[in-house]
Amino acid sequence: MKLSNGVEWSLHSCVTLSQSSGAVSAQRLAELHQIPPAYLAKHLQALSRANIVSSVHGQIGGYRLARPPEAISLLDVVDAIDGGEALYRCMEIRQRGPLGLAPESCARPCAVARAMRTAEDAWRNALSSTSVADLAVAIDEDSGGTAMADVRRWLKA
Amino acid sequence: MKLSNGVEWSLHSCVTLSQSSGAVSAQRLAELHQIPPAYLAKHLQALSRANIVSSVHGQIGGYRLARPPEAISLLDVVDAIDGGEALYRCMEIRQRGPLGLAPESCARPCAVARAMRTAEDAWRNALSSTSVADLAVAIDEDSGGTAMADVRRWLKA
DNA sequence: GGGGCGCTACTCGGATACTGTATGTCCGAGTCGCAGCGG
DNA sequence: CCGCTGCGACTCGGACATACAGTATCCGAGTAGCGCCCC
Repeated sequence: MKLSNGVEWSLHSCVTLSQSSGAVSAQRLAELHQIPPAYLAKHLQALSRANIVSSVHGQIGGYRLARPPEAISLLDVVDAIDGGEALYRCMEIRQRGPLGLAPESCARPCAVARAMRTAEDAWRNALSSTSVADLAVAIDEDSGGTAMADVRRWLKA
Repeated sequence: MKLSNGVEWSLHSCVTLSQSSGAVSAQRLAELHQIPPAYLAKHLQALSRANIVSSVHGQIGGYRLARPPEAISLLDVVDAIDGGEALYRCMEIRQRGPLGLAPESCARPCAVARAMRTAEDAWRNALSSTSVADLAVAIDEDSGGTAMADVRRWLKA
């Protein structure tokens, strides 16, 4: 089981967008990260549908963040790209077979599903506690404080 | 992104095995849960390779837990079935493109990868805090204390 | 009658097809900027 | 000289192929029990 690469690209793209005042085209974002432009565009569409970025058509069009970067969590992006469905989906096999339970006695989720759900909630909770703004700060600090300035400069060029 | 069904089947199978003193064949486990026998067998092989269950050949052969059920966590099973690889794998796109960093300045993992790793650790930690024995108790309590006894009876028949 | 041997039936194990999701790409719909024209 | 209009170029958006991982299956390898034969 692997998370889509689109998650990584989307997160880096969001960080980049957080440094831009204007709209940035998918073409240009793809150029910055050296990734297939059309495929990145597909993922940006998903972000647009999830109201994480807003798109603007036309010659000077592109994408911009729909909200302040502090208000966009990693969970928002992961759910937008991945569909927001649970990693573990209970097939209710407890209702099948010779010892199968009757559906009316299955009001509560299966104990296995509950445990998996609890773990997944821990994951989602951790994801939602970090924002795109936090990422930008962390990346900038890793570079000694030059990375985000470089991005802003490159965006203007 | 979806976790393999094999995880669900394996967990339920482990709970069943925890109620048996002898070995149980894949055929019989599949019958209990009404799932494809050959496919379940494939997953049981994975559990065997991970030393979660031990297999015994021969006419009265089958599988049994290799350790006490208290010593088998959900994480062990998930890793065995799924391969134990990280959900999020950093492609190091920070090293690419016009603003790409030099490899020597990438000793630490990317900030995005760190955040994703932290969340994943929370997930794995939650998974490792629940054991197969815990599951058996929870399932039994959900049924009012009859489920595990029914399983033991069915296994002997 | 007792012990050893061979057969059979049942098990696991890995190699082999098939299906669905993720990956990657393309062309059409829409919109804004700019140039040209008329007033 | 200023405003309007038409064109062009660039953008996003969804529909279309391809590659890989998950799903499902089968047949071969191995072992334990049982019956048979020999002593």
